[in-house]
Amino acid sequence: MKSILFSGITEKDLPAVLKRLNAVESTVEKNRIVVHAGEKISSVYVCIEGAFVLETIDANGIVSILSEITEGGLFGGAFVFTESVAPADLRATEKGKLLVIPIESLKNMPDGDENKSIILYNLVGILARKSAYLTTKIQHLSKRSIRAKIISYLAEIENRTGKKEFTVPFDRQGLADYICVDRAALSKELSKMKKEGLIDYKKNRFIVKFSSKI
Amino acid sequence: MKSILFSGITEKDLPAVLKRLNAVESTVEKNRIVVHAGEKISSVYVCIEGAFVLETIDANGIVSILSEITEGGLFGGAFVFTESVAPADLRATEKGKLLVIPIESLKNMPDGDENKSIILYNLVGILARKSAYLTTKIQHLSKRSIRAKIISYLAEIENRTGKKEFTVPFDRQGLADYICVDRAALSKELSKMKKEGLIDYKKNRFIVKFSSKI
DNA sequence: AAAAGTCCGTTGCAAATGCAACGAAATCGG
DNA sequence: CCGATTTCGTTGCATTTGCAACGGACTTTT
Repeated sequence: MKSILFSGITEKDLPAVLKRLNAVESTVEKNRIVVHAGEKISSVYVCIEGAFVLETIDANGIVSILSEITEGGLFGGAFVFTESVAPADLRATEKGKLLVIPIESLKNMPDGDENKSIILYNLVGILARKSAYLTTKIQHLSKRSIRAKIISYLAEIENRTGKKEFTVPFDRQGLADYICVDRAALSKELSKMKKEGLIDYKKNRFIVKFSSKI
Repeated sequence: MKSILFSGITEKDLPAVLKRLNAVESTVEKNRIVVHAGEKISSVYVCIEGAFVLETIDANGIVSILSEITEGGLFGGAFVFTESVAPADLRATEKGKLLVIPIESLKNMPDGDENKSIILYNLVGILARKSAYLTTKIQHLSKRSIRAKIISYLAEIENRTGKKEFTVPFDRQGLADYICVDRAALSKELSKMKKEGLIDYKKNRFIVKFSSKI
């Protein structure tokens, strides 16, 4: 349990805090949809193990991935501060574990409790970074061609990690859903870019060869 | 000055608070770029009058509008909690006024000050709503065709306002930049949709005729 | 009122994209 | 180890989109 949500809380305190929060650990099978789009959110979900995506499926069956949530990540943070419904399904892409924390319990912690302040403070940081994350994603989607979307996506990873070789957290279909294009068209463009020497890849491991100062 | 950033602060206190924050009012001409993409953000900007957009311009001159900021809205809230650089230009789309608040001053308010708590609390709410706003925008951009993007955009406005007739805050080029498509293609699709009786419009005033429960 | 500038719809065309389908490769389950 | 399933690249084709250009309507300026 090293989610940034709890950073600053001592290891000694953590169990008691979790208990006070009525936090429940829950194991989820692959492809299980934990929260359905449109549902009212009454808990915060922290990913302890495995990987999740937030995704929508439209009337034609087109899937769009809003964001990935990996170990330590969480879903529902914004709903602590504004009531609303889930904008997308929360789905486990592999078997994993979630920590489920009722928002009410969070709010009901005594205001004097130092650990409440810590958690809320952490939550705000998470929100601010999420805002940056979404902004970045919009910049990928704003590109007019598949190639430009791919470059935007890969360049962002390179700039963030400082590495020209990395593994993306999606399989091909997932990547297509993430940058919101057709999988076949994505594959086509990727191999064209490989032929041109712009990138190299095998499965979900990529090597960026273009220059990509953002 | 009725920005939600200050909601909860009495009208009597406000001038003193603003002074303590070293807030400066600034008049900006149309098309003036207040903050350039890539700049380090050291202030929060509150729109007092006029209208602004956050937009990026890529190497090919393609403009993408990230979000609009109207009266009472603000830019830079996230940077109070995480250091970072501007993801886009902040440009005045018409003559307007901004309140510029140095982030340092905000942080330096004494922790005991009730008004500091109020402002930070408001800021968190703003962040949470911004996250929802960006999520909605991503859902528009995730659509694969121009028509689907248009419908997603108009339907969201209808659902939010509860009205089938409304004015959108963009001219045609602005709307195209907002949903990230070519202006000519947008015009083409809009008139096709008008012919089919799905929508009606004149300038930036639209009437939605399709059923649009989201 | 004329002139200059902006906004917007339309058109033709080349290029990009989505879609459906297929088969090879990789992975999984027993 | 083998069969079943999933993943992925490829292809052909219909459709959509972007792009460049033009002219009319409307606004603003002089």
